[in-house]
Amino acid sequence: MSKATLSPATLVTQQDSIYATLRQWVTVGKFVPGERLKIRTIAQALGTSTMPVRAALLRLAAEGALTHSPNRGVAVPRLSRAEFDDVLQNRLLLEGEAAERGALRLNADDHEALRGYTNAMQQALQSGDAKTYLDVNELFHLRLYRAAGSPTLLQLIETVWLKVGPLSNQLFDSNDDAVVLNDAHEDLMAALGRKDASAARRAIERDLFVAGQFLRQHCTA
Amino acid sequence: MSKATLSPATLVTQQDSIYATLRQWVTVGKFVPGERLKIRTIAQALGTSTMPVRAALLRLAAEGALTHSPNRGVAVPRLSRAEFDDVLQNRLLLEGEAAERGALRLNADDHEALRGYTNAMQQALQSGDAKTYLDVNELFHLRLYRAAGSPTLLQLIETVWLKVGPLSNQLFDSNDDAVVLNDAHEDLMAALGRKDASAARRAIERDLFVAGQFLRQHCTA
DNA sequence: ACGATAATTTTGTGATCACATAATGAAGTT
DNA sequence: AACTTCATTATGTGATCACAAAATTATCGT
Repeated sequence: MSKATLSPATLVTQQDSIYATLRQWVTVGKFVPGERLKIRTIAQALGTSTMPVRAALLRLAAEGALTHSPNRGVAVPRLSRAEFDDVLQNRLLLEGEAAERGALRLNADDHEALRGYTNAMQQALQSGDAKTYLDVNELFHLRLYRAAGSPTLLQLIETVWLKVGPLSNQLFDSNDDAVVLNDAHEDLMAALGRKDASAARRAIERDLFVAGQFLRQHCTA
Repeated sequence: MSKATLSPATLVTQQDSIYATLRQWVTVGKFVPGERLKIRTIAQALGTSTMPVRAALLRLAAEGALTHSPNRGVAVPRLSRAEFDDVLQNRLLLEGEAAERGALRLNADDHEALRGYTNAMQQALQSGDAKTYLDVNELFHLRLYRAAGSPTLLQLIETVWLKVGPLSNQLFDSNDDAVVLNDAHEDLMAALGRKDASAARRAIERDLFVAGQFLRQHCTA
């Protein structure tokens, strides 16, 4: 879980760098739900052998980002509305907890970084730059949750993130009703400023919930 | 995550059955913490090629049951006391939630099964059969948590279980102070009987906490 | 005799091939 | 024309080999 997201350094082994690439491709929505990822095709596209691609795909599947069927390879899972609600419910549980713990442990550097992220998100929203908004949004949440000081909790959150990753990046494809999203962030920043842990939890829960209402429409089944 | 624990049916592909075997070996404590699992050795022990063993090991590592270092293979992680406490804290969060949700959704069959499990555990404790006690204990918790009706939550719980699996099976190695463990189960059964969700949560939390005090001693670092 | 350094062995990783199974398309029947 | 059946292709899986890096052992110098 850690290697790809943490280290910007050179990934020594091929299967690691391919894993990072594929993970990016999956979360960014390069593949449509239901599409199966063929080993030879990807290997050819990356100019490598099939071996490291096999390892990377198996790893993604083991982490829950892809589904693996015997003798049928791996594919991008298509979330039903029920499955999405289930994931969302657990995101509320995990990320709410992380926000509550993180609110109490934020230091000055963290506050500064979070403030910078919110400004960048505001700016990205006004210029309609969806991709950077989503990227910075992820950085924002990651910074807050990391401050909670629980590596296990962080791993669990990343696990559920992978499940809704492909959907999240469809948020800005259709319409631009995303301006309301940032309201919860303002509340959250205010709560963090006065170290109000339970208010931070509620703000995160509201943020995830309202964003979920938009994402929910994009579920396939 | 699901395949190995759910289907007792024949595992079609070799890497799946080898995965199931290795997972069993790891959780049962066949390997000591820090020991590295060599591909060729395991392949020879199982009478197969290295290929499916590689896949199985990578999967275990991706799920967090083993640690993977580039060019150094996979090894059984050695939990420090701080890491163990972190995992335990998140087990309290996840399993407490699962118990609370499960308490409200248990049907008659579930109640009967849980009662049967508790009897089997009592019996196993008196006869000093540690292995069956642990096995039935896992079945008990699994049945309760599955009743919560959240596949995602169940997957997250199994993720954290894998981290403490090797330790749990050392519980009965040293001393026989394990008789106290079943007290919380009695409270839990009573709470489930009257559909008291919050009491069920507290009982589970107490169960995990007291068991954690014993497990904690076996941490390496 | 101890520590650093170099040679050797071990082991993970990547590449290629062979095979089994599933997906695809064609042909034949009702 | 729609459905079944069969042949063909495509694709995942398992096996083997070649290479690179690490762990281990041996050797040398002090």
